[in-house]
Amino acid sequence: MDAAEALFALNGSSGASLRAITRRAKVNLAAVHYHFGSKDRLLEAVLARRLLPLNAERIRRLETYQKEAGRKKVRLENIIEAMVGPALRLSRDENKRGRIFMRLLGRLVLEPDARIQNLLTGQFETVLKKFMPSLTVALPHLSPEDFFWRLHFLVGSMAHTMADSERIRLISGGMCDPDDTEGTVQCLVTFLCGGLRAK
Amino acid sequence: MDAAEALFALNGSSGASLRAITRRAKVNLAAVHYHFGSKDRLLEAVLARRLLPLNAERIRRLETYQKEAGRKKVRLENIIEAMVGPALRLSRDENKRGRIFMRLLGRLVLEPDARIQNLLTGQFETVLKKFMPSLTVALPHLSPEDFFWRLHFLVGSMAHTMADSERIRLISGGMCDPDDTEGTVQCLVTFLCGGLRAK
DNA sequence: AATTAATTCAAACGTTCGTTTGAAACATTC
DNA sequence: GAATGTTTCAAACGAACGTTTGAATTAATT
Repeated sequence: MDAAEALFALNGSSGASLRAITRRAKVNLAAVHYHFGSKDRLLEAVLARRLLPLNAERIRRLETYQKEAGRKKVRLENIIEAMVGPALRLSRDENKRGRIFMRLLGRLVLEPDARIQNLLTGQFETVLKKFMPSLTVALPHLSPEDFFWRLHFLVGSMAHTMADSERIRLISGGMCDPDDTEGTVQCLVTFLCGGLRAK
Repeated sequence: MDAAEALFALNGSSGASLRAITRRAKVNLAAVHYHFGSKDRLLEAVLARRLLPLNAERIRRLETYQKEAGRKKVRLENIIEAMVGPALRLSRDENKRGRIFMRLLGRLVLEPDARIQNLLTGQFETVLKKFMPSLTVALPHLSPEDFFWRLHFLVGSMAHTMADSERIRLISGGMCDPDDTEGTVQCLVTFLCGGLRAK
């Protein structure tokens, strides 16, 4: 699964061949079909392995902030941190695994395959449902329409930051360091809260 | 090229076969190699066809705003509109061509192929060079590091909004209409300016 | 009208693809 | 330790891939 994750991320789901994956994993070609059934199901397994814990962590973190706040409204900064923090930390974990996974995720968002789309949308909606109440309270000035649009923009910034960690280094002329995870989280949360609060 | 654009966008550069492309275009399989030389060069041609005019339009628009402002600083809203407006309008043009192209662009951002990366980064840097002076004047409170990070987040929101126009409809339960181009531009510019100005 | 150049076409090239197969190797159970 | 169940392996399957070829067709030039 590590090999599959890496090659799917690098070359896309159609660009990565089972032969390349099994060669990298040092296992037999037929092993994929024995353990997973098909190439598609291997991809699904790779996704589920990281996506389920990630979203659980997001929700756990939000609930912590909600408990802290008691009856008062949760600070927008905290809500957003619960949303993007775990994902960004995963995308920058010590062994490059998380980074690779996020790149894969970024690719799959635009994949037309219905199975994948349902998996991704379903996962996101689960998270969103938990975040909605706190978010609407924190952003009372937004119409429902604007609310969803800004959420959409948020997802874009977040996904782009997680999926592509080296471009920023290039564009900034080495000034920005994507490996400074907490700095990046801070910077992203500030930007997103500013955008969400804008009138 | 229309057929290639559509199938590259839908299935990725490795997922779209020349056989499928030529079948859709109702031309012979060998025509691609006769006119373009290879599959890669076809992709490059598809990109250049829309990217060059798009970036020219961005710069033209910025220069208009700069002339309007005279010696005064250009409003941030105008700078951002010049950056994202032309792209978003292309991504929502009457015939679905632009939408398709943007989806392709979204896919290629994460493609590892060096030729493609250089093409995209080069194009973006050309645009950025023109925008930098006005942007730094409009955002004097940002350190160079923060400046580039926020630019990075901006690109993410923009790319996501252009590449994936139907997800927002789904997530918002039909409340948001991605076909309302000018409304979307307005909404995106407000969000981005809020994020860029945040302290 | 004859000649030359440009384009289209069907067929084939050698690779690589996802998947299947059946025997070999290993692990577990009685 | 024989029997059973599980996992690995090399080999092959047909299909689809990007690319090449050379003849047929069309267009342009003389």
